[in-house]
Amino acid sequence: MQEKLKKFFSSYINKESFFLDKKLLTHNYIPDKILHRDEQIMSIAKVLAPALKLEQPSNLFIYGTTGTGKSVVIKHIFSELKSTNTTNLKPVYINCKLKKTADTEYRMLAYILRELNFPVPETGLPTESLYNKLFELIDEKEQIILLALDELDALVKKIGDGLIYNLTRINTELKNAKISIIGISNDLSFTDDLDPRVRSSLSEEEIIFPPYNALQLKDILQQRAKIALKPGVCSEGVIEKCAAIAAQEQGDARRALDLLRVAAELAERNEDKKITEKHVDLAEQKLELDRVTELAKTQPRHSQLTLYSILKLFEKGKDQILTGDVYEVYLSLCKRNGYKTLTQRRISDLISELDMLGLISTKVVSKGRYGRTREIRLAIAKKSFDILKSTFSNMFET
DNA sequence: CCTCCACAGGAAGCGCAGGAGT
DNA sequence: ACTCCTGCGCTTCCTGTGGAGG
Repeated sequence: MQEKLKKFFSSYINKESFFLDKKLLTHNYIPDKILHRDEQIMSIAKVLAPALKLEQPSNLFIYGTTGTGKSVVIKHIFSELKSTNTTNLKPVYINCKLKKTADTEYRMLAYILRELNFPVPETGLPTESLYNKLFELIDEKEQIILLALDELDALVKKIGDGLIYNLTRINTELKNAKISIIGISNDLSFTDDLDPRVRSSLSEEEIIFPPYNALQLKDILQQRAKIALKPGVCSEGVIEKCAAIAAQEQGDARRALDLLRVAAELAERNEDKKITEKHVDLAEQKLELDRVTELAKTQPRHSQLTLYSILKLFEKGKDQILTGDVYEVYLSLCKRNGYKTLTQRRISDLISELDMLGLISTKVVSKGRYGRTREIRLAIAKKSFDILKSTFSNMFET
């Protein structure tokens, strides 16, 4: 047995990897050349260019679905700006969706302050004082702050538009410095919820990122594959297939890269000679599975119990699962496992959270005489369902 | 046409943890 | 040590509502 293990490890080390540099196939990597986004890059550059002369650029609103290159383009432009002028121009990029980082007003301000080299505690201070601090800090000298708020829709959905409103108001009071806000969103409809004043000031300029089509995705993949994979390891049609799948799903480049990377990993692990279309299929399954299990595992306990309740009901073959049913199962599940039960109101919120995570899909329906409730359906593949269910049944008494 | 179910989902507020100022 | 502030998870109480059955 140990001999076998030794052999395995040594062959593993000596085995030729498919990758030259795996990092280049992740979405954290920002390529030097961004394909098929010239138009958008130039438009943004035109809007932001006045900053180089210390004139305040217009606020900018960028819209496009996931994986259309919004973040990459902004990061790219920011790093270019940083290399041209560092003293009076301060680009700050914030992803509002990062939990525990920038998902509340306080944390957002704290994050901005930290970016400006002014550390603040995670909690404890009145939010008001953070505004004052920010104001002082920025107005110290003549400068332009470029504030890119990625996934802005998530933030607004959670805490409203007060923060943006305050930021734009600060602007009018600043003497030396100016703030320009670049809002990035993958949901256009969210501007409906904004205060009209906020909306109009935020979208002084608007730029739309259209989804990539299959051909463009293919270009992007080829560009990356060239530097990330060894030549000749991809079979005919692999890149095309990744591109086609991703193109079907809203032209998401991130997805395309994930597919290719995981397909390569699977092929390598399986000691196959080449990456084939079959590996892409497997990669698609694996990505879904990983996403779902990771999501489910990191949920707080009562969310897990709620999800498990839904899984159990689903397994029983119920065609329509309602909030009340879920709550009943949840109660008995809690009882058997010795957990304190939460109220139905709370469970209702947990259900909509699970919905937002994309694990289930819910629809509010009216059943006339029999009330108004949510109809819950699972939004995961069969295989993920099985694995989730067995994970949970190991965690909890059933 | 009216009723009334079974919830949705808003509002307020509570208790806790955790940091700052004093 | 004490007070004041925050976010967060949660409860309590509440008003709102689409449509089947009367």
